[in-house]
Amino acid sequence: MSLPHAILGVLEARPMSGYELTRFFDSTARWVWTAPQSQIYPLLRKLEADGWIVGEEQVRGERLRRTSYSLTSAGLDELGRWLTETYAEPNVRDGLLLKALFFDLADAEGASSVLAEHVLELEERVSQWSAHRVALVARDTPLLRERLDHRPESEHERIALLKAHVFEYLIDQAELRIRWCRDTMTMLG
Amino acid sequence: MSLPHAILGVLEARPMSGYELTRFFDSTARWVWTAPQSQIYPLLRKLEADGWIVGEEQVRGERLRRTSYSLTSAGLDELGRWLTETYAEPNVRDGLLLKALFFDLADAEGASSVLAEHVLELEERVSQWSAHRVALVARDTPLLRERLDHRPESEHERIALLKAHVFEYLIDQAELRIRWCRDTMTMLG
DNA sequence: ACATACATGTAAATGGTTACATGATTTA
DNA sequence: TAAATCATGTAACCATTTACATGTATGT
Repeated sequence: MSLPHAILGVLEARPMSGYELTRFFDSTARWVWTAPQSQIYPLLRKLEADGWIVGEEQVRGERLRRTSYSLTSAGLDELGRWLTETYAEPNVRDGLLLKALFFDLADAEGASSVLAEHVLELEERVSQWSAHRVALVARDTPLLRERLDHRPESEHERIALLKAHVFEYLIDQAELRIRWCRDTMTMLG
Repeated sequence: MSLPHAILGVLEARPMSGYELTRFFDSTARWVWTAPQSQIYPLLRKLEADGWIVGEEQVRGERLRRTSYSLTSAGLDELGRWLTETYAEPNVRDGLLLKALFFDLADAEGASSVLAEHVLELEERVSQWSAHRVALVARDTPLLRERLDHRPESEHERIALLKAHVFEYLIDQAELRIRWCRDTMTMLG
């Protein structure tokens, strides 16, 4: 649903091939939006058909080609349109909360260890988000640098801080969840 | 993925027909997990085939039948197993954060109004969650009362508080998000 | 008599995940 | 020369959403 626009947003920084996008959505972008390769390649062809991106065939080596896609001005317009379009919050669908709702029917030990494992997973994420947030504030991520290269310097600080603020939310939200898990563990006794 | 177990958990309170479950997942349960009718009916037949629930045909009026499903002891076991099974946190996929990540490319007015509308939606949810939380603490929801009826009284308080605590999380998390939206609006200028 | 609620079903489409498949190029 | 990385593709499956379809019972 949002993947097409996620791709447009990434390509605004610089042109990329399907392979590069796949790696990006599996590494850095993974912390905000993920997509497997099988979703990316067909979508790139669709976005090109819509005129929002253009692919340029590049020759590497003897017979290895790769297609580098760049954002068109129609694509940038579409991105701007989508950004100000009303956001419809999806229905809540949180598997952990669903379990917690029935924890009184479970063995307390088992329920506690589900929460403990979850806390570890969240702490892992927090540390990666924190590192990325610091890098954004320092304007020290490869993609952000390429992005800022074609934007006026007067806007650089605002752009970096807006992006870093997104990661601040991810961190705060995970920390709230960690506290909640610990409280629940206490209640389970 | 979690819907089968959500249904088992609901049926632990009391037997219900597909129609009742549909209404429940569209009203009260909506605030934790939603499911449309088209998902529920086929799933009930599957859960019965698995032996986790049993349907009892009831005759209402002349030729109107309805099937009331109740949890079997195998179903209760399966619910217990699922509750203590490791929870795998799904990938982050938050459409609002994705927009926010690119808000520097959008008209500031438009971006702000997306956030303002979102705040209204969240406030709406908070008020419904709060009401439900209060009802749970007071042990004053129809389903909770039926649930407590077949549980020892010594456990009643713990059960009610555990459930209410889930709603506390939903509320706190939405309030954090509201604050973040407001901060972002300030940053947009 | 008409509208609303009760009751159950199917079909089509979308979005996402996992797995399979193929082959070239680079690096150890 | 073997393993890792580059590069692109398809197929099958699962969960979810939206829409269509049908008929009965009840309350106004």
